[in-house]
Amino acid sequence: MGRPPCCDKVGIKKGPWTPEEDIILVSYIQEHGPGNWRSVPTNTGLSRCSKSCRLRWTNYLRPGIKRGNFTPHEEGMIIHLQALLGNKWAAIASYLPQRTDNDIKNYWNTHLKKKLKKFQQQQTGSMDSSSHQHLQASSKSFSDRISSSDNKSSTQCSSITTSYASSTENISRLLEGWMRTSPKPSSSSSPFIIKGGGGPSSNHHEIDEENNNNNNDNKEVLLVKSVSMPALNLELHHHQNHHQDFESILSFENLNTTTASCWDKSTCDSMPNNNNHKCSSEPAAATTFSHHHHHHEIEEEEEDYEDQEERKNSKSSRDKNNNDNNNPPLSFLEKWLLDENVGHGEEIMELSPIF
DNA sequence: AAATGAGCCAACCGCGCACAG
DNA sequence: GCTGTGCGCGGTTGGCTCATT
Repeated sequence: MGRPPCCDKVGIKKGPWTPEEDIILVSYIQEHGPGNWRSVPTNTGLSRCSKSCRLRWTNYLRPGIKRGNFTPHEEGMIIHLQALLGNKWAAIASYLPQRTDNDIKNYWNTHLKKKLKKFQQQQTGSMDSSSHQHLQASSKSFSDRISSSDNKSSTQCSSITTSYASSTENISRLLEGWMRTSPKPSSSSSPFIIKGGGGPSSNHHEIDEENNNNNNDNKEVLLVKSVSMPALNLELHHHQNHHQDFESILSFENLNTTTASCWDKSTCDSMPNNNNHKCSSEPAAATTFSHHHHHHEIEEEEEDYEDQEERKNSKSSRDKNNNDNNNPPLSFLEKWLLDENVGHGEEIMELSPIF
């Protein structure tokens, strides 16, 4: 009652996001924190529906998102968790803090489902493939193989240290790509002034690809000046500065108290080990969780999904469990995580080598 | 070089739940 | 208690890229 409709569907822009839109959104969230998505399009002037803004933020722009190849550990976890939880991508994503549910879902649908199927076909001839237990067994076996192959490859790949692909980098890459590929700055209506840059490109693949291969110093100066967003007034001089500047944009220190509290709520809710008790306003906290806590949550999730009724009460039980310091008994998944992925939690949070 | 198909992924759609009024 | 809205989630799709013919 009294609330305006979510989006009027009139004049709502669809399709890929442009770097301008990304920057507007990021700068807005930097100022106000995520959440209250309803007001985001209005306050930013973005011709996007609130849902689209939220999705863009959670799936692409929010800090802590790792993009690119999935590590064998991640694969193994996804396979296990999928077998355990089913297509509960959000739940699965909660164990892979740097991955979004959308990413995991896509990866499952495009890679793992096929791999698993193939593996199952190889493994079983007569067994009933529809059996859930068999599926679990196959998944376990399959991820075992992945894990062991990772053990081999991890040493091999250990030198290939993957950088922490935060959204900061995503955006700076975006901008960089934009600068390099775009023909001209857009019209004066654009809140940005781009020197030596080009037009917007929404092709993130291309940008990422380009920038991954691009170590040349970009001498061009990107002056991003926000008209509607006074907080965003950046002068990006070159590659490295992009990162620094965006780090600064996105840094939690830059969030005011209100923002930080919003962040805590919204980000922590959407963040993996989302645990209000553990959530801190520091980014490091978002990417650090204790083994104990991790185990706790896994156990908890298992319980939740074994008992269908628990779903509705999962939130309250989560809170309850989070306050409970008793160690739960090791579950199947938990054991796997402990036994086969020693330091798994840390590894997830750290920068896993891309295989 | 052009055509075609497959793979991939960002984004959209629709549903359900929680909550405010 | 009812209704409408915000938000989160899972399924699906549009469109781009790349490989193959």
